Amino acid sequence: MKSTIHDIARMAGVSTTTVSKVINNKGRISKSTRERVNQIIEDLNYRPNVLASAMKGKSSYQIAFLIPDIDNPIYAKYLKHIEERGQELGYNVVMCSTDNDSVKEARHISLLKQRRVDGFIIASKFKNEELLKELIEEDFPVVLFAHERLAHSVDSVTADDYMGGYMTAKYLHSLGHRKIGVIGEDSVSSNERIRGYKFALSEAGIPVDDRLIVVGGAAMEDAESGAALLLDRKDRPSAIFGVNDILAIGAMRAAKARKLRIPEQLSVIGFDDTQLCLIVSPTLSSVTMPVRELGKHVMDIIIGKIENGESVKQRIRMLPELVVRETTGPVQP
Amino acid sequence: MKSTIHDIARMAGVSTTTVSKVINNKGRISKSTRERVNQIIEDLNYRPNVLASAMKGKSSYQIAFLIPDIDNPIYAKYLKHIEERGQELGYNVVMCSTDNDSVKEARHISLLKQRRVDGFIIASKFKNEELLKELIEEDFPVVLFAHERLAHSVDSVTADDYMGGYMTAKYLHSLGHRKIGVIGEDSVSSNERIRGYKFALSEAGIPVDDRLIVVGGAAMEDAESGAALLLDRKDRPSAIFGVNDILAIGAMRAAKARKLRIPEQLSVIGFDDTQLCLIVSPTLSSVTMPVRELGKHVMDIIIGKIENGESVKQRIRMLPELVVRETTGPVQP
DNA sequence: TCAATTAGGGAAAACGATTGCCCTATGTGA
DNA sequence: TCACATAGGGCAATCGTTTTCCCTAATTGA
Repeated sequence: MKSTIHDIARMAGVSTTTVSKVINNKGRISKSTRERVNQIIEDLNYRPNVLASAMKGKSSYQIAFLIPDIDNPIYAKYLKHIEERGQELGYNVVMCSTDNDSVKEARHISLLKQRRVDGFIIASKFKNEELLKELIEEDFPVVLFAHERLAHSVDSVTADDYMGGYMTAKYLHSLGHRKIGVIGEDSVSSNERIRGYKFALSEAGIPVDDRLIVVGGAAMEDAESGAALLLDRKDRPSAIFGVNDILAIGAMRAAKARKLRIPEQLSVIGFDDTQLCLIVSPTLSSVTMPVRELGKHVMDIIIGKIENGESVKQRIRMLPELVVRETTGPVQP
Repeated sequence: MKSTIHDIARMAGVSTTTVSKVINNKGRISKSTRERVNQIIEDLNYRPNVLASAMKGKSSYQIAFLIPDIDNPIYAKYLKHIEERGQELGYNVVMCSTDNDSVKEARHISLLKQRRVDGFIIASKFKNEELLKELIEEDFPVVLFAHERLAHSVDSVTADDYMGGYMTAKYLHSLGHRKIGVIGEDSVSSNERIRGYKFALSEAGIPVDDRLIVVGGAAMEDAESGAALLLDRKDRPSAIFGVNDILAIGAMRAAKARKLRIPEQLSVIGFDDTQLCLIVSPTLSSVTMPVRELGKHVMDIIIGKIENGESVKQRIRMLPELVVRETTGPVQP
């Protein structure tokens, strides 16, 4: 049977008040009492009941992490690092899939609030703007992860998607590519990456051709059919930028189905640098984000809000880096 | 501000007892009172505070899912389906990585118990036998997922690994392969799969050659070096069975590095049927498990134990199925 | 008509911790 | 020696539910 604060108090011959004070380092307790109590706590391996203390308004040491879909391994990677940092700081992470469904988002958030989670980390593709606004207004600890909402005053931790898109396009341009297709999806990150891509092109004096940009679903198959459109055109692009690895791999499949050699006839580059990059062949060039650091930051920020009520908002944007592998090469005449 | 049971009681002109009875369908309440209370509950969108009711011994509607390492996408897949079923039944899933570290396992379990999670789902590769025994002895709801412990009287839900290994080897044998290498890892599932493989061989009258079986780490690189050992031998195997997809893909890489054509010169088959199979090329043959059903079962069992105290132990083993793709073919003379 | 049921509902004690306030020694300075 | 400060610690209320009794009025049966 789990022991309670009463057991400790009884054994130490003090009141529960005293035990509580020892545990929380509050009030005035003599050294000898403190040591005696601590000794007993240790002997009995006592830990305060989190439910009870959460009820008294203390934190529940639980943070919810909302993700749209764990099928994309980048979310598993996020989860891994966020959970890791949580563990270090004594917090548990409750993962919830929202399936890109704004009704589910609402249901989850309501349930989780009722469960007194201390805060929310919301990953990209969150749909329910209204809900987000509510959370922010009632000053509930929320941090966006891997996306930003410029219209809201809310903390966020992301890789610089715009910069990533810019770097990617610039890199492909430096290899001589002039017609660069894009496979995107419907998300803020995707849009940012594409915006960066456009800027790089116009900076290089290349007019942006919207017909080269295909925005569709998030599945590999969507990308495959999207890329097919691009590749079947007479003036097909010499390179394709997938706004994430899965989409890029979809494009690779479309290319392979057409017997196009990668990278000789078509360069392909992804984004996120998931383990998938090393698994496809040729290995996929991509853009890597410092996921571990991002995870650490987001946890530190949200815990700062929870424990110290820090209210200064911040947007952390870490720079991504290009990882050149085998799918990208100079354009062939 | 969240409303409490007192608010409801006040507004309905009844006591909190009555409200509680309405909510939990207990005691005798007149129809009119019941309806009035329910109406107010609905109007205020009231939900009982889970912490408070969990403190009174009711369930916390939280189940912990312990996994060794989310880097293998099969765990993400498990998580996805378990969480999905949990959602349907009103339970949240707390995911915890144990990193294959038995100290972490112990720390997590202690923390989670203190948090009053209702039960544990423990995924394969759990190390701390002692801890497991304790949990079982104190009758804490535990179900093993994707592995069994024959020595303990504990529920489990798994795919039939033995059968999977058997089917795999038999299939390769039917393609004419006689020297079939294995890349395994240190886990119960792996051992079972290998046992099935051995049985298939001996059934076919082929002596088991232990030098063909390499057991190493769980990373792709481990498999790559393991496979290298097999492939650099004069009498190299004509097929390699990776006990999971990652290991199989490691073997593919080793083969590619040696310019061996797959499947002409070497057949490769994996296990788990993760999305990786479709991403490598040639696409990887594998063994698929009904993950969705497994996830549903494990949740239903553990919730049955939690809510109804069901104590009959069961071991559910669902049959896996072969998925033939491009990496396996008849042996070439 | 009267005792025994029953229907409907309430009071109050938990669950395990936290905390504002209070109390009693002892120490301190003048 | 006396008034007062301080150190050390306890009482009891509280968080939001659940649950065990208990009570009252109405109904029932004979």
